[in-house]
Amino acid sequence: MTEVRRRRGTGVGKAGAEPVKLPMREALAQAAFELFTERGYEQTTVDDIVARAGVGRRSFFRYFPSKEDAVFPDHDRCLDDMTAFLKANPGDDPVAAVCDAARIVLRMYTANPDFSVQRYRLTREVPGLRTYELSVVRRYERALAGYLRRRFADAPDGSLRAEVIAAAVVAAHNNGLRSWLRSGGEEDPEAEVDRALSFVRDVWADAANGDGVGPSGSGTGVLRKGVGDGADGEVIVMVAPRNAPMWRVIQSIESTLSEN
Amino acid sequence: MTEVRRRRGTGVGKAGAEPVKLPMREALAQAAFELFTERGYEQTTVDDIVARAGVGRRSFFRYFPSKEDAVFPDHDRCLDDMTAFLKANPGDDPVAAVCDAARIVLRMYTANPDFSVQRYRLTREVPGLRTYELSVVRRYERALAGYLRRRFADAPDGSLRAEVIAAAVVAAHNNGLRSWLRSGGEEDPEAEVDRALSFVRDVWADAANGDGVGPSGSGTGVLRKGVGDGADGEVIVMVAPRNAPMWRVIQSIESTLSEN
DNA sequence: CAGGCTATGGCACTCAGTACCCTGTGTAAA
DNA sequence: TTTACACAGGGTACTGAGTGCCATAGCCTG
Repeated sequence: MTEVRRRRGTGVGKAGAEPVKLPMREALAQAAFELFTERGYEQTTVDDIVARAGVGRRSFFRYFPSKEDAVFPDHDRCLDDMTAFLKANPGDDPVAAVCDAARIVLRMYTANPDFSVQRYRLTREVPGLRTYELSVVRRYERALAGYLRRRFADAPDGSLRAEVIAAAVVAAHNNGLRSWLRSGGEEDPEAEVDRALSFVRDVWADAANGDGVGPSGSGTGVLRKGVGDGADGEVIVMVAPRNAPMWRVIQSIESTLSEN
Repeated sequence: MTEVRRRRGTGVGKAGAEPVKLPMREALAQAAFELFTERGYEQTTVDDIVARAGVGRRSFFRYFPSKEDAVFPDHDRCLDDMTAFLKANPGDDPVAAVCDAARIVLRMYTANPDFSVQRYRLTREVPGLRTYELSVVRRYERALAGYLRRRFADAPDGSLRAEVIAAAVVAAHNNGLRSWLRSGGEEDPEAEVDRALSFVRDVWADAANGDGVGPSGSGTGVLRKGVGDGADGEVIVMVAPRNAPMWRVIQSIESTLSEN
């Protein structure tokens, strides 16, 4: 039981030992999550949740527009963080910026590993939650795409590039994130996601600085020869095995170019 | 009371005199769509739909698992088409294959321009439908990613590549599609989507044949020099302006490599 | 103390979705 | 022809999410 009995002073005053009186929203989210993991999402009614939280049913829908929202209580805040980050970003390297923005989401997950892992399992087996999660992810993608669209406003196909890159970044992020979630919170999620994101970045980074990715794979090599003032032409001599995977070639070039 | 007859000449039915008796599923979808466009999605109840279709309420849920499904009655079939296409595809150029698969969806939309455009407007202004559409799109993306994952099974980071490319293809497709839908069904959707997809393909195509995209951009050039038996090493000399956009460089290389 | 503001509880209602059971019809076996 | 059975559809009642409306309790201000 979480018992949110409201005595006086709904203020944030924390005394310590006493059963901590959470703000209503937290209490509801916690009660909901407990019940969802105990007996399953669809087996838990909103009445069950408010009963455990010890509050009125109507209050639930004041804090969560729907039952699904109680499963993802932290994404609203996180989206705000991301948009704030993007707004404050200078934007000399837009692709790097959206990659960093994606890492904000990752950090939100890793801040509560147990919660994230259990929620992941829950989400995987409840179709309704999977669908809802899509709309959550979509909001992030829209934020990223919006940012990129503004950056690419004058470029040809700016909107197309923005949307494709945003989708790729989200997909890469989710790939790394899911791998970590599946592992049950072991592994290093940052490294996983960095690798995934650098994959996208190597493909699309315009010409900006890249914080070095690993060494180029065996079999390809790029020899860089600066020519002239460094502001115009440059000759690159590359040796690659025939039929080398394109991404290897790209990675080779990119990692060489980004050594400033 | 089986009254599934519709007023004459509505929709696909030819100008035949007798009121065409549609199969139940079509009748329901049509009645639903009429009501949705007349008074709005949320203002229409399932009872309204079955009343207009002249069938029992229970029958609605036999043919559509949810109310939202009645808005997208053709996607199930389309997904089947796509998976069948992918299964039958040899796979010597996986990226091209998923691009072609995406075009199947486009064709489904363009087969009924008026319906698609109206549905697009409906979907844009009803949040619940937007969310549902995400789950529909996601199914396509999963099909594409699954295909690519199988193709890239032995490649390093095969799963990551598969998911990122699938996401990019879907994003590109949707960009072109939405542009057409926003135009109200004017413009040439095929051209629009082809352009968007070729953008993705130019970035990721492995080494396969590319059915000629436009010429490489000004300022970059690739000189290809075969060395030896053509099965192993090869030297590529590339000249590119410093800070040239990465995708231009890649496009240059790719278009050269793909001249077989 | 009056008035007003906010947060919450309680109640009633709509509507999507489901479980269960009924009926008519067509078809194949007896 | 009769019987058996499968199947498409109809009807009813129920659960549970989400909403609108109003009542109440605490608190702040004048």
